[in-house]
Amino acid sequence: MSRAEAEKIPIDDVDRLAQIVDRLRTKSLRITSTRRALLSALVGSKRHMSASDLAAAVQAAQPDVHLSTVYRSLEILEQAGLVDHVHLGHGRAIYHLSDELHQHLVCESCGTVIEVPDEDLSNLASTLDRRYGFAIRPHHFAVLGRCAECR
Amino acid sequence: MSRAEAEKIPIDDVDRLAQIVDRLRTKSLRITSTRRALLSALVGSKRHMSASDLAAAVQAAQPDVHLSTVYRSLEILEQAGLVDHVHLGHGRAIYHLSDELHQHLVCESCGTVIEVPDEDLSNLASTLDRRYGFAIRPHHFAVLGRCAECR
DNA sequence: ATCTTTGCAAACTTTTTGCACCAAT
DNA sequence: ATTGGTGCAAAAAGTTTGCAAAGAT
Repeated sequence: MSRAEAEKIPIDDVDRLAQIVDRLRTKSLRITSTRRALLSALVGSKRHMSASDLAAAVQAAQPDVHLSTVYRSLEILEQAGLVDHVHLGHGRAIYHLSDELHQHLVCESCGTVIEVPDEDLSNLASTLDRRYGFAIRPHHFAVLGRCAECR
Repeated sequence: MSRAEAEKIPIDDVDRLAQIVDRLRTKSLRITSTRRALLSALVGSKRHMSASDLAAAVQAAQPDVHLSTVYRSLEILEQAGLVDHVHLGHGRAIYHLSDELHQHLVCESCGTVIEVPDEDLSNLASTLDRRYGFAIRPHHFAVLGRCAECR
C-alpha cells in the first residue's frame, strides 16, 4: 500500500491544536481535557479515524474516557463546525477536522480510502444543482467502488 | 390492508414477477414461498424499501417470515444479481430490483429520496476512472445533500 | 434422500440516552 | 454557584450467525 502517500506534512501540530482550542473558547464551549485529547488525536491522526479509533487514541493518554463521551464530544465539535464525519457505507463513519476538505473514494474490495480534491466532484455538484436544485454535501458521503489494484 | 386490496396486483407486475422467478430457476436457486413473496414485495413497491419494510410487506401475506430470513434472502438474491442495495448514510440501507437502475439523492433535512438517471453520474465516473483508475459503483451509495425545497 | 432454506434466539456493531456525579467557568 | 460535561450501564437500531427443524428438488 505504498501508493497515494500524498500526506501533507503537518506545519505544527501544537500550534494547530492551540488554534482549534481557541475556537472552542471563542464559541464559549468548555475546554475539557477530553476535548483537548480528542482534538489532539484528530490533529495528529494520519489515518481515517472512526469513533472507536479516536476513543482508543484518547484512552492512550486518559484511560477512563468513555466511548460515549467521544461520541458526545464529536457531536458538539461538529455542531461548532470544527469536525465533520463521513459515511463510508456499511454503517461505518469516520471523523476529521473540518479544515481537511477532501472527498473520499472507498474501495469495497480492499477497504482502501483514497482522498481526492473537491474539484473532482465540482462538476457533479453543479449538474445536480442545475438539474434538480439539489445541493450536495460532498464531504458527508463516500464514493464507493473498486480501486485500480482491485479491478 | 384488506384482503381485496392485497390481491390487486397489476398484471404487468405479475409478468415481471414470473420473469424474475424464472431467473431464480435458471440459476438453480430454490423457489420458496418466502422468496416469491419478497420478490413480489420488491416488484410491487413504490417506495424505497428497507429490510424491515420488506419484512413487513412479506409478513402481510406470511406472518411467520422472520426478519433474519429476509436478510438472508436478500443476500442470496443480491449474489444472484437480482437485487441491489444502496446505503443512504446513517446506517440505513434500501433494496430494489437490479433492473431498476438509478442514482439516489438523499435530502438530509427532510429525508426525501430523489431518483436520478445514471447519466447524471457518468461524468463523475469517467473522471475518477481517468484520474485514479477508480471504478465507482454508483448504485451502491447515495449522494447526500439538501433538496430544492429545504434549501 | 439430499441438500438448502427457514424460524428462532442470541450475538454483534455502531450509536444514543438516562442519570447521578464531577468539573469548568 | 451554576451550568455543562463525563462515566457508566443500558437501550436502540441494523445486521449477522448457530442450530435444529422444515421444505424444495
